[in-house]
Amino acid sequence: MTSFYFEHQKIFLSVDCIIFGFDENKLKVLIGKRQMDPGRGEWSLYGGFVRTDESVDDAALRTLYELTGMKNVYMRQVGAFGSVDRDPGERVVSIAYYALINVKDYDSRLLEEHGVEWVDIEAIPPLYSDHQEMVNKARKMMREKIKSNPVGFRLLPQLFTLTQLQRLYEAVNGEELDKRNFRKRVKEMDFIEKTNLIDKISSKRGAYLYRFNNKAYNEDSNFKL
Amino acid sequence: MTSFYFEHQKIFLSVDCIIFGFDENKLKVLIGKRQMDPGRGEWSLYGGFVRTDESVDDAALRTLYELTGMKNVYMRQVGAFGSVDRDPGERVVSIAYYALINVKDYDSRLLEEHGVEWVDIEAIPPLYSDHQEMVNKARKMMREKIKSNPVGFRLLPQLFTLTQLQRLYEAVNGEELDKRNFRKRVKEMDFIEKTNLIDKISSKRGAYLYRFNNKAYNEDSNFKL
DNA sequence: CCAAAAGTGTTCCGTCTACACCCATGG
DNA sequence: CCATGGGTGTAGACGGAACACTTTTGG
Repeated sequence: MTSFYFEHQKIFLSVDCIIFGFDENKLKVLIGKRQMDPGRGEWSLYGGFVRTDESVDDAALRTLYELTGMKNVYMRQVGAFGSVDRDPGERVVSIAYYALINVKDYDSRLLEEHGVEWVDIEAIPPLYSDHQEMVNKARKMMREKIKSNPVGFRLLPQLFTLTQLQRLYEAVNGEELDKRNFRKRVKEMDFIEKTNLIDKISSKRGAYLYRFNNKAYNEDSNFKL
Repeated sequence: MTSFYFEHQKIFLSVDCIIFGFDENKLKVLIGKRQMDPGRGEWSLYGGFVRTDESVDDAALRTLYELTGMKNVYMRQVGAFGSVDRDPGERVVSIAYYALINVKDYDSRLLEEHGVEWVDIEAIPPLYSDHQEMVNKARKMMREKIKSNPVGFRLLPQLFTLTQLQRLYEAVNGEELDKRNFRKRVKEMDFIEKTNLIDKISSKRGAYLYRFNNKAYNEDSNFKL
């Protein structure tokens, strides 16, 4: 009965992670130089192979965990990349995922340990195989997502200023936004809460810190930025 | 050097097709009863396995061709479905694709031959494995796509009436649209061309037939419906 | 003659956009 | 005292939504 399958061929399946971060008012991606053949020394996304005893989603989470030590990270599938020759060594089909993390939560010692670094998404060096395509598609999906879902907060610290939030949206959209219009929109979303705390790092006058209240969001999920 | 790969496991990779059609003012999907184990007799999407010598996209096109005899069909990837137990027989990861075809172009003898039929998307019977999930995601993606890309015409004959076009959008969106507003929008798109021909089948008075002019669209790609 | 589908404009309302000045403070 | 970033409101433009009646003709 299961002989049905054995007319067919098995294929290596991998996952590749587009890990987005936000730092110095720039959208960044975590990439490293490949430490294995084929493609040794080329800039590349971080990836791994899918095991037979885990789902593809789990493989992506595990791979991210290996690299960052983080769990409960926002990850979404970008899609399958399946050209015959995309991997020069073997036939490997890869499922790309993007992840959103707060750069400050990521122990920077792990960066060196894994030989990866944050690179401005506008200045990515040539990447291995089809990884640039993956990044492009991931960015496009993320840009759409962030408009109507409060996922951008995952790229920021728990407490953030409105200017930080605006800079994030500017980096993602690749264009400047009007400060007053932006703040007007924020003000209409009650789940973006003003705290009494003031950030004095980035300005002399100081700026109020805000917080995303997830519980309040679940009650009134009207998000639009 | 390539020994790097052989620590890892290969997996069966398949493609599944969500084939959309439009008929009797309803959005339909092509499904059939599985003729093989596991899941024999259950309603299912049409699919096939990915070969090592073809890209995943090509596998989807080939599978669609096997079923319909059609080439140059609009197909887009929906995503990878990779739960461990999604296939009861073996570990199989499947990449779903949706396709848009004009029902009238499809030789209905082939329907019987392959044991598939058009089913109203609002009345799909329980489907094998995770196929309903695939349909849901495909429909969502298609609904977004059709708003800003002129792909809906692939579900219609070359010549169509504005009412047909409107019914298509109503079926996809699942809600009725205002006739005057709809026509106003159509009128602003010069690449939706009025012909001199009149359709007398669907009304006594007769309705002008329209045509999508792809060349004109390429010069002014402002589509919004 | 009537049922059934085709065709046609205007008004209103809400949303988005553009835009400029004062404030607080550290150095 | 001044450079730097923080913070605030309004008016006009634009786009989307609501809405009803006349036309044609096959049966």
